[in-house]
Amino acid sequence: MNQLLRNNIARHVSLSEDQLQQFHDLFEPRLFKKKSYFLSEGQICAHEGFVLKGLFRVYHVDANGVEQVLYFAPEDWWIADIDSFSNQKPSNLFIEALEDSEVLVISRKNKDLAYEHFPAIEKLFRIMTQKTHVALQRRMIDNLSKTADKRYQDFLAKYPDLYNRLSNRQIAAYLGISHEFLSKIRNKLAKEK
Amino acid sequence: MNQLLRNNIARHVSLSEDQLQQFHDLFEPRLFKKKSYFLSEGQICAHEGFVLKGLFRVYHVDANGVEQVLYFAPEDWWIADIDSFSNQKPSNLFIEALEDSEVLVISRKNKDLAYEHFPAIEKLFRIMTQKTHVALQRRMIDNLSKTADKRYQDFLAKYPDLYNRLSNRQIAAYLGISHEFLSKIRNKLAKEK
DNA sequence: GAAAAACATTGAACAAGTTCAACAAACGCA
DNA sequence: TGCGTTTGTTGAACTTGTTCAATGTTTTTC
Repeated sequence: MNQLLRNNIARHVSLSEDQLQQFHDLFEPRLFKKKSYFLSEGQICAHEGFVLKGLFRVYHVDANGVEQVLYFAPEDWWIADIDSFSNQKPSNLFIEALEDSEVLVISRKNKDLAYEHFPAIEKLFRIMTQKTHVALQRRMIDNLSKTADKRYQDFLAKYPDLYNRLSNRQIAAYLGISHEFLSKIRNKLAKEK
Repeated sequence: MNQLLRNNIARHVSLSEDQLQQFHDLFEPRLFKKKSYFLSEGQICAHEGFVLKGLFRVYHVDANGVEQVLYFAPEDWWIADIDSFSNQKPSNLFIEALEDSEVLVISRKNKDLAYEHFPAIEKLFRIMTQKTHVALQRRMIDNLSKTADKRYQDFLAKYPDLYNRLSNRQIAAYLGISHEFLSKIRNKLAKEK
């Protein structure tokens, strides 16, 4: 049983050692090289993944070819296009490895098995989805009410470890601004110090 | 058993008539006059509500006093501050009735009872939270990639019934723009026709 | 270790959206 | 019916952020 996954689960629900092991056995490990894709637009998301090592970006490409990053997923995060995975329909998202990564993946069929046999797993994913939803609501509010400058500083404060692992272009795509403008913000902030 | 609630549930999971009735019995009806609050900032969200009639707005007020609308909840929608309700902590949202409204409310205690006794209810709320999360992701992407003009037109197309029930100020707060700018957009669109 | 590709910076012109102020229209209510 | 409050409109000046193009720097890749 993987420790990172065990702790991730234990943070939300309590499961017996036996159930944890059975749930764990429904996953299989998989490696993703940097720049390879966990999921591409048009594909049906066949697996949900738990990141053991590495870093992914989950993003959308709009009609003009501009990328919007929904979130970054380093170690201890889950990756999937929920809509595509749940409803078995083509995804409109990309999930790309930004570093060589290790992931525990579970298929749709095995996840349904888990839901069927372990009510606590159903609860686990209800609670996790609620938390990510609350976080997204907060981000929505921030995007509507704060300036890019402030959002950048908040991002640095919230994800200090990611700062060194991401290019400024990626951060700009997360903040919803052009990378040139982010460069100007950085310049301005540097001068202020 | 209320028909609207029955259909809302049946859209996501299947429950026996008996279970539906037992779940339904955990709710109590409540009336909200126009301009009264289902929830105010600082309060702990004690109930989750299912709107039978009327219309609510769920919004946040930022440091400058500017309101950001997270969503509007007409008939057949659920209202709550998930974060406050789940974790019993003070809310930072307001939920206000924009029309005289009727709501079925369920307390935190009764909802826990439902989760405990009916696994299908746990599944129901997992699925509903997933759907609202997917919808919010889409809105996030739209806000990052589309112009206010386009977002306004999308809003009208998506919620044609709400258009007549909301002031332009409310719609502007949902779109994340000033009401003056919305007025200019409307003027421009009217001229184009 | 060199060439190519991706990334970061800067400036100038531009577009999108805000703010403030003034006024008109509609609504709620006594 | 009328009076006060909220809502909608418009214009001018302003701020925030974009686009494009040029230049230098760092990373990849073979």
